[in-house]
Amino acid sequence: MMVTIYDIAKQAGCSAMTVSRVINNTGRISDETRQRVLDIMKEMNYVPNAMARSLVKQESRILSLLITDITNPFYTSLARGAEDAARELGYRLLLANSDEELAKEKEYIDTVLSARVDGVLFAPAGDASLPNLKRLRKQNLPFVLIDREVPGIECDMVLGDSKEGAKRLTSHLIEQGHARIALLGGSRGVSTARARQAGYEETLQLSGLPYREEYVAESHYRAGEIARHVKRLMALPEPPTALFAANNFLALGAIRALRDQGLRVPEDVAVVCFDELEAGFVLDPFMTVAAQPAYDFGVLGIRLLVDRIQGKAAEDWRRVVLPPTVHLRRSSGGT
Amino acid sequence: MMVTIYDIAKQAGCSAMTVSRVINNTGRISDETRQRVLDIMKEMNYVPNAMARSLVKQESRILSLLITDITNPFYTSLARGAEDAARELGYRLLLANSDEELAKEKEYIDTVLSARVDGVLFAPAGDASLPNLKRLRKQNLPFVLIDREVPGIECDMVLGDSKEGAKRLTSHLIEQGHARIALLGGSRGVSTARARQAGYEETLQLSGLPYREEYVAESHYRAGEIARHVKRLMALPEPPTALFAANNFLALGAIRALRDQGLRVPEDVAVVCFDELEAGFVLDPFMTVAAQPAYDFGVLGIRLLVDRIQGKAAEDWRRVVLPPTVHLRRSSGGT
DNA sequence: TTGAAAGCGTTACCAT
DNA sequence: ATGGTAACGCTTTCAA
Repeated sequence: MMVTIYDIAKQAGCSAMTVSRVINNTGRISDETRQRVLDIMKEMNYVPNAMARSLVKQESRILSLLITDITNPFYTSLARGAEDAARELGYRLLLANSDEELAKEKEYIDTVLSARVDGVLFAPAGDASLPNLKRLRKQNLPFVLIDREVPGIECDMVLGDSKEGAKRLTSHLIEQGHARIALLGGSRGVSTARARQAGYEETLQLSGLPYREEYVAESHYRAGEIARHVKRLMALPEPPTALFAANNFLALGAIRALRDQGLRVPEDVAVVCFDELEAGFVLDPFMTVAAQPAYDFGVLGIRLLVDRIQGKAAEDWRRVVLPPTVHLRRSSGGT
Repeated sequence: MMVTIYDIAKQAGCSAMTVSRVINNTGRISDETRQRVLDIMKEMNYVPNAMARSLVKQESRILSLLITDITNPFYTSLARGAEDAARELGYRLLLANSDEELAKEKEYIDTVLSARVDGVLFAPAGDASLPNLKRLRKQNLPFVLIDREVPGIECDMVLGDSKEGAKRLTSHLIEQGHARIALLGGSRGVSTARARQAGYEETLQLSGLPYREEYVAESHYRAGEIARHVKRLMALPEPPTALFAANNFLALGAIRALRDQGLRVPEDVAVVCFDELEAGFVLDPFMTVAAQPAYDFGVLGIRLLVDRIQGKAAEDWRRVVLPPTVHLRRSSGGT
């Protein structure tokens, strides 16, 4: 169907091997022959078959990036970083989206395994991703974890400093005079959610504030859940005066829920969150956040991965931690 | 290196062909043999090699989606639709991002061609994408255009109704009493930008309003450009009282620029735009927009593509047009 | 119900 | 400097 090196060889009056050598710039070839082959390749619109090549070379020069939410700006920035880094290193990037669903994640593992990609940059849905990662490990496919770690698996990873960020956001609220601070946390099955909660608790303790069970909510991203949590919190006898949302998605839901209840931010409730919000917030840079260097997550993740694939990595697993930057804005009364 | 059907065959005491038949559920095989093979496959952690299979079957069951901006919510929604539709139809989706750059687009063409994907869902950077599309056509690789059309190429496509949306937004501004309406348009090298400008002009004309050259700006997405355009517009002897931005990105830039000049929206200038803004705007559903059904763009695009690949499509090229929905909100004084 | 051989398009290896 | 042959892992075709 498509033009092959044999077709080229026939036209050029040489062997397929010679054509292959021209394509790969390998071995010695007379300038005359090279030019003739090149001309004919162009003329016949030759396109190399990457699958055939990968089959014999036992490498695809393709990396794969799995993210959990393609609509989250944190992950799209990360994807851009990964893309740029992969390109620079001579790899293609296959992008996929698990939607935080374990089933899709598993399906994806099958895909990359049978596609014989050279490595995977992996943002796990949560601790429950362990079997999926073990599958990669068993098949000897190099991978790097990004954003979240998974207990039970040792590997290279690029993480944010969730605990530190949470501490700083919580401290900030305390400095603003808040003593009743609620946590709208993510699932405890996700490492970042746990770390953010830990930072919150520790800061309360260090400041001599009580830890109140009823001020802590755990969200599993189900419909209407955030609104229910917020409603419960604000209906407490002593409702919180400030809210720490563990990520941008939760913050959005929380603010919407507060608004629906006629509460103003920050006048009635101060709100801070982890992760930057969408670019559109330039219209109204409103939220106090702990922003993470998402693009760099992608770049460094790919670099670790490629080092590992090419055997340039140290034997020990590497753990890169990128600190967040806190931006004080109106939502916390910070500006 | 990895387990092959020959390894399985040896263990199972049968031929590779038998293993192949078990994997593909093809031909007749005794239940006993089948079970034995299945057991051994599991035991040995067999993973089929998709490249080897594609090489002989001459199809990859992979489709490719090219978008021009992975950070734009229009395209990420579209990508989700495409992903879901592809999955449903038994295809994998390879996602790529051209960043509106022709060079990346060209590079991408090479990739999909040599990867031997079965088809491409293509959001072109603009009219200048023509040679890239011709390349696909020459290689007989099925493709479907989404969002933008490209003069000079006939193919299946899924488009929005840019002209109609522009008319309705412009009419709305006129109904609000505006007579001096500026257009912040996209590049004239992009079909949607032209159609939106046409809708704008036509509506002015039908309403008996003059078309003023100085009220029209064309943006090529260069740094600082939007701010300069807005500054020029607002410095005119008779500055516009309303602004129609041809897409969400331009609208964001425009509003920021207006704010920097101390102008309020909508009190000093009304603003409307094409495309919905980020989800984060739930915090402040502020902008009057012509929203497009982005997810459906993806779904329908993939369906057209697969029909074409599988030979189920009519001979004639199909052109699906999805109408926008106008949401009246505060930015235009609409609510 | 099962198997042997050929071939998909390429590169590695050994010749010449 | 160039070519022949085998191999990558699989499916198709034909035969038993």
